[in-house]
Amino acid sequence: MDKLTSMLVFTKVAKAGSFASAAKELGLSRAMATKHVMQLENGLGIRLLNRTTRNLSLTEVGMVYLERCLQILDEMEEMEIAVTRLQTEPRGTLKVNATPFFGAYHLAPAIAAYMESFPEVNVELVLQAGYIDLIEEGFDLAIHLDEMRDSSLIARKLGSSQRVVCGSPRYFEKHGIPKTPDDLRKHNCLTSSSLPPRDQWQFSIPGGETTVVKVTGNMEANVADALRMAAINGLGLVLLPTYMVGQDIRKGRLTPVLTDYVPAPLEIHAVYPHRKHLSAKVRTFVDFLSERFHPKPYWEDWADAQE
Amino acid sequence: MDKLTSMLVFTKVAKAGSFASAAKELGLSRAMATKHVMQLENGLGIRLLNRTTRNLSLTEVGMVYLERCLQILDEMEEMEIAVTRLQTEPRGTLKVNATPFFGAYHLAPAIAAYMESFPEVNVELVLQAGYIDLIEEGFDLAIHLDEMRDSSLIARKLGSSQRVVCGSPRYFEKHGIPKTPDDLRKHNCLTSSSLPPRDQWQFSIPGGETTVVKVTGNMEANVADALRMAAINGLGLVLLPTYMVGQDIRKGRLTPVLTDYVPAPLEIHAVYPHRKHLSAKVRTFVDFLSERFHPKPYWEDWADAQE
DNA sequence: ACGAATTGTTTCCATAATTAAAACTATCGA
DNA sequence: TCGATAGTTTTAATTATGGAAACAATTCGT
Repeated sequence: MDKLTSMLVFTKVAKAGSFASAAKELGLSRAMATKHVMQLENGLGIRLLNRTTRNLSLTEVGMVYLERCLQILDEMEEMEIAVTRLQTEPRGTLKVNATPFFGAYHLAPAIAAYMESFPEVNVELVLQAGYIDLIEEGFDLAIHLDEMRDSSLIARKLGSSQRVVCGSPRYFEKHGIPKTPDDLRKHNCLTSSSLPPRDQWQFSIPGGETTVVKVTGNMEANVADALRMAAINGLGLVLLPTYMVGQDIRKGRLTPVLTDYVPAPLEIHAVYPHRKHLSAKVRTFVDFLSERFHPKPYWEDWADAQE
Repeated sequence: MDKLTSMLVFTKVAKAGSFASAAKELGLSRAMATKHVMQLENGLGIRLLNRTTRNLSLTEVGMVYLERCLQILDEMEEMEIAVTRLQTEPRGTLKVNATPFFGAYHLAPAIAAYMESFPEVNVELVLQAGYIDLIEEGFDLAIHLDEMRDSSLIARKLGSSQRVVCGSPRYFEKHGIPKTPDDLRKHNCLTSSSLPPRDQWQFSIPGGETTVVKVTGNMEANVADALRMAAINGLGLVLLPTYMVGQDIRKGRLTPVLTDYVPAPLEIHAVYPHRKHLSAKVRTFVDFLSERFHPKPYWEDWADAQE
């Protein structure tokens, strides 16, 4: 028997001055009202109410108990309201993890926009490339690029980013433009030691066939942003996702090539610890990001600049 | 499922950082620890703990909830301790009802003595002869003389008081001393309109037979104390309990007669609203009175004065 | 004054909830 | 890779719950 319910019944009986009316008010039988109060009394080993069939009065202990009961029940209600509001209205602190590049160039602006709509949410953005235990570190959310690391977590696809081969206009002036994936073998291809494709670049041609080209080059880096900078400065070709090079392409710092050969796109996922009872701050933020990156993210809008 | 128990389980899990150790600490199975926390979460519709098989951390809501839980559980414990102490240690206010005479001359001195042993008890003494609804008026205790009024109440015999026929020495000088109950017919017998025997005075003789004498007199009063005063002043004979006339007999103001013929004694009862969970203040007070009035109450100690 | 109605309690019983053990799944350490 | 450990789910037996009916005591209306 739930003690808090019993306490509620007791307070109602005390206030109503009758078991019957309290029972009716609470929608239960007189029998249960009796049993609830009796349960409290037996638990304490103390009589709370003096009662005959017709009269009812609080004992001295009952008065003390009643007062404290009311206070505790009030606090329970207040607590549950406070906690529920924290859940149903977007507020509190949203702790987000992402890679440094995506976080700085895409998440930060998105967060700024999001917070205009939800000013009661604070954001703590932790940009770090390696593995992070979301649960242990207390993250609400992580943005994962391509790889799905933790199977116990829930992932929701936010969008995708094509990968493109590109180089600076100056590089192409010097070394020419590759027309087929095979041509890449004769070029200086800068590779990333952290991102998956590394030196095995894979393309699908419109028909559906897949080619893999083993590329070589004179620079390798664990941070893709460094390759991008090298490419912009004319060192060689890179295979990078559009979220990294979209802006460079639009500005003309890099030019995409082999646009008829499509590498597998990079998927962008929001990852969070649980699905049940998702908090409003997480839900609204993920919805917001999904809308912002779906279906065609802004970082692939360079067509106008090219035409 | 008791919500307070669930709250306790939740706080233990949060503190221990593990369901298993919290369960062991509380002496229940891991399964139940899970269910208790789940019950809270489902009730709120909010996740309180992020957990994998290996890691456990509070959600933001969980932190708020934990803090409030601890506070509420503390208050519950404090309340129960306070209330239990009020019950097990004699303290608080003892509201007592009795007749004016018995209250003033016997209860008041007894209360004074009682309170030396139990200084934390306050006493509210209401002296009133008529019927009082103990429960409605919030009395802890009443002292009833002879008649048992309310069958729903609990009575405990505290002692008894013999009834004696007596008059002032001056009266007996004038009118002589009755030797048998029958002699009373020739005496001026003062009768009480409230006390049961009224004008039908009943006696048992040592052998066991019972006589009833219908007496007459020139004064009747609803307050027995008035008869006593009249008798002391030589008006006539009274049949009164020893608790009223004991002192007068000892001091020689009244002389008992017909001492071989014994009227039915008056029984003195403590009457209280319930038997279950009797509070310490009531229990100790009734015990105290019982000891004071049992087996032979001090008001019948006039033998020494007579010899 | 007397029957009808109301109240608190008790009994009874079908239904629902609680509990721990065992099975299951996931993770971590050796 | 295997074994150990932790959280969850399932299962099955016990226990608790809550209402209907019966009861005892009391009050109210006529």
